[in-house]
Amino acid sequence: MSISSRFAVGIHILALIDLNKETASSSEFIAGSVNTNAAVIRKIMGMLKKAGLIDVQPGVAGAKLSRELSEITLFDIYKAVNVVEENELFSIHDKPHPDCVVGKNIQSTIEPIFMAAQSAMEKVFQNLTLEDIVKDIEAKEHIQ
Amino acid sequence: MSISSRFAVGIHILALIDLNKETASSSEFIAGSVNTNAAVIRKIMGMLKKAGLIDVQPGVAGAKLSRELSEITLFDIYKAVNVVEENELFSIHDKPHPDCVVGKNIQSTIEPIFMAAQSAMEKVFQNLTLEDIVKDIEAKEHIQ
DNA sequence: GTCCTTGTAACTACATTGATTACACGTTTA
DNA sequence: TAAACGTGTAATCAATGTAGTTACAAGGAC
Repeated sequence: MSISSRFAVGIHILALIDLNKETASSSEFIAGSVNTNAAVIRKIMGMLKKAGLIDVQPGVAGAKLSRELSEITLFDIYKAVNVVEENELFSIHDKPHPDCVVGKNIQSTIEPIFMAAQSAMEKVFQNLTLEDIVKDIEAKEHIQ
Repeated sequence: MSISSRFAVGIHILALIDLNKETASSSEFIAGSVNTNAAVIRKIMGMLKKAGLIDVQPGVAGAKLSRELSEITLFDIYKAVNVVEENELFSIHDKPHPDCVVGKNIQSTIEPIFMAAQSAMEKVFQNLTLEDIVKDIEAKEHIQ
C-alpha cells in the first residue's frame, strides 16, 4: 500500500509555478519536469484549482498561485489532491460479531487510536508551507 | 486509498486470543468474531506467528501469545501484518527531469518530510500496547 | 483410522493508480 | 477570421493490492 504520488506531484507543480514565475508554466512544460503526461498534470492542477490554491484559465497558458507561498501549507495540498479521506487512512473490518466481547467493542476501541495516528501524521504537513519547500530547493541550488 | 484492514484484524485476533484464553481459539472461531473467512484469519495469523507474536502449531487448535500483553505494542502488530513498507507510506514520482531546478531537487526535499510524517504516525502505535486495548474492551464490557 | 485443525495455493471480483489518447472548447495572434 | 496553442475532461488500459472463497496437503488428538 502506498499513498498516491499525486501529493508529491502537487507539491512539485506548485513549487515549479513559483520558481518559474517569469514565464508561463504550461501543463506540457510541467509534465516535462515531473516526467509524466500533460493530461495527468492538468487533472492534478484541476484539483489544486478547485481547492483555491492556483488560478488557471481555460485556453491560457500558465497558472498563478492564489496565495503567498507562506500561506499554502503542505496540508492544504494534501487535502486538495484527495489522497486520504477524513479519518479513513486506516480501515477497520466491518460487522464484527456483536455477540462477542471483542467483536462488540473492537471498533470503538480502535477508531480513536487510528484517528490519533492519522492526525499526528497530518500535523507534520500543517506545520510546513510551500515557502519551506521552495527555500530548501533554492538552498540546494545555491550550494552546487 | 486506505491501509489494509489486516492491521485492525490483527489487533482483533490478538485481543480475542487473550480474552478467550480459557478455551482454544481456532481460526474458525476467530473468523466468526471478525466476520470473515477462516482462511483469511489463518493467513494473518501466519504473519503474526512469523513476527514472533503468537505460537501456533499445525493441526492443533488455538494459539497463544508469545509475550505478555504489555510487551506487544500496536507497532509490533503493524509491522507484522505488513500494511506499510519502511518509509514508503507516501510515494514520490520517480525520474523527475534532472535539468530542472525543481525536478533535480524535489525528491531529496520531500523525502525527509514524508519520513517524518510517517514516523509521527507510527510513534502513536509504539506508545500503545495490547494491554491498553484489552483493558479498554474490558472497561466497556463492565459498564454495560 | 477418523476427525479436526493449520498452512497454502489458486482463483475471483473489485478498486485505485498512473499513462495514454482523443476531443470539445477557450484564447491568442497573425 | 482562421490557424495554432492551451485547458478541461472523458474513456480506456495495464498493473497492483485487497479480501473472499474453495480446495487440499499435512499435522495432531482421540
